[in-house]
Amino acid sequence: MIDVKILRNDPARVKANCELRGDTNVDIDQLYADDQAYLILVQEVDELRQKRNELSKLCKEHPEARDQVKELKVTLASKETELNELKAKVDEGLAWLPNFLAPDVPLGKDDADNSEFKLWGEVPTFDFEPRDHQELGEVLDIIDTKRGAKVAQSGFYYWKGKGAMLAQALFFWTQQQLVNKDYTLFMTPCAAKEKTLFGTGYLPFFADQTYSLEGEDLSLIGTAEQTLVGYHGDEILPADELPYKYTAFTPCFRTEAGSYGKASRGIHRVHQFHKVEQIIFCKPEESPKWHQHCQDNAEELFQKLNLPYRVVNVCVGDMGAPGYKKFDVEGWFAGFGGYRELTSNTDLTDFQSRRLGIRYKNEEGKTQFVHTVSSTAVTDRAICAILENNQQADGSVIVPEVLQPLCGFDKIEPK
RNA sequence: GGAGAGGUGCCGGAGUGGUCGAACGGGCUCGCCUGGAAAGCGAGUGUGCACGAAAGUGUACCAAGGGUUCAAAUCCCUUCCUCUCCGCCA
Repeated sequence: MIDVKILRNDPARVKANCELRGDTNVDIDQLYADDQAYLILVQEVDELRQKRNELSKLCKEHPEARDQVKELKVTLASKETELNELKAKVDEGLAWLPNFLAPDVPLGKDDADNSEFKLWGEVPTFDFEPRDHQELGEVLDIIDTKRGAKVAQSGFYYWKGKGAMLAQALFFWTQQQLVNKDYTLFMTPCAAKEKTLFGTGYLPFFADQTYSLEGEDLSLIGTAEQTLVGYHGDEILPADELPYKYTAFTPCFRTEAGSYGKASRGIHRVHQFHKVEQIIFCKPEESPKWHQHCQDNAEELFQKLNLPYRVVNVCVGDMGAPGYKKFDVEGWFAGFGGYRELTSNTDLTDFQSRRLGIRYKNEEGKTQFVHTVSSTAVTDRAICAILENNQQADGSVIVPEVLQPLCGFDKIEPK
């Protein structure tokens, strides 16, 4: 959510931002007008209330004033109703406004327009036709999508045997790495209520992506970002403790409505995946720094795993409404023969904190919204990249060195 | 799932119809005191919104929503949540 005062003082700026985003369904002129009407009505209502309160105090000594108050209350009631309706309308509009954009966000409409600005590692070469992770998963008997579909639904899958071991090792290792960098590790609920999803910006923008539980005010989380950021909702954080650096490993549930046929081979796009997330709560002026910090962490992980990658500055059209600035790390997938998204790292500025009421007291003692940064550390996709890049002619896969001690093996062989 | 208790400010905890945004205590901030600190003393200390250059004024908020009343933290109804005990259980 953006500050309504920006809309009041500079509606043109809000309008320009929405046009740039191109994905808003809010009529800014109407919203501005509604808000102006709201301001007038607030004053009117406040004055009526004042009058009512004053008269009411007289009633003890002058019972005849009671009739006047009763009369006043009728007018007041209808104005209050009008006020509430207007407020709800304005709030609805505000809820749909996207965040502002960093000045260096590239223009463009989809991921093809993201701008690459960093390349790391050497793309592996093979003297055989490399297989993709789907095929390797079958050959090695470590990914079972068939039974995932039988037991749950198409889009769910099992990690099995050494694959499951490798996955657990990767996730645990990643958490260790972050804890060593002073992150606080969490295990969070895997469900959250609407308020939390709204507050983190997943509602209303990604409503069709969430699994909600029937008959409950609960949805399965799409990411630990929801539960980790929501953790501090309605709190005033002690300034001298910032930044808070949090991490958690959770499953992530997404309906992926409307994405069928979109690069769907293998387990690249699924209903349930697993992720280690980094979340930062910081002072507003420091969010660029912590955004970069999260970026460095993610890249360091891939370097240690020896996964070639590139980093792109995500363009306007490929960035969600809550984002201010976003970098994606795209890893090399030898079987796929190209770079595919591994992680996303977003500076959300005060978009979430304003919705959730997460503040701190600044140097002048003024309460102010913190900034949040939300950044993937690793997901299952990293395992897929490992499989594709580390494969041998016989189909076996070499486990990255850093994970070998945790796995207890250095190679996964065909069964 | 069964039985009971309760939800008030940063925390503890009063308050059962007007003088309550809220006693009292703790904490915290500032000042005095001190060589320094502790103790002690004094003052201050909620949030949103509107108006205002500011000081400030008004308004709303005592879990949420509704009702009674001229007037509600206080009475009534509904919902939610938390805690304790019992049962079941990873």
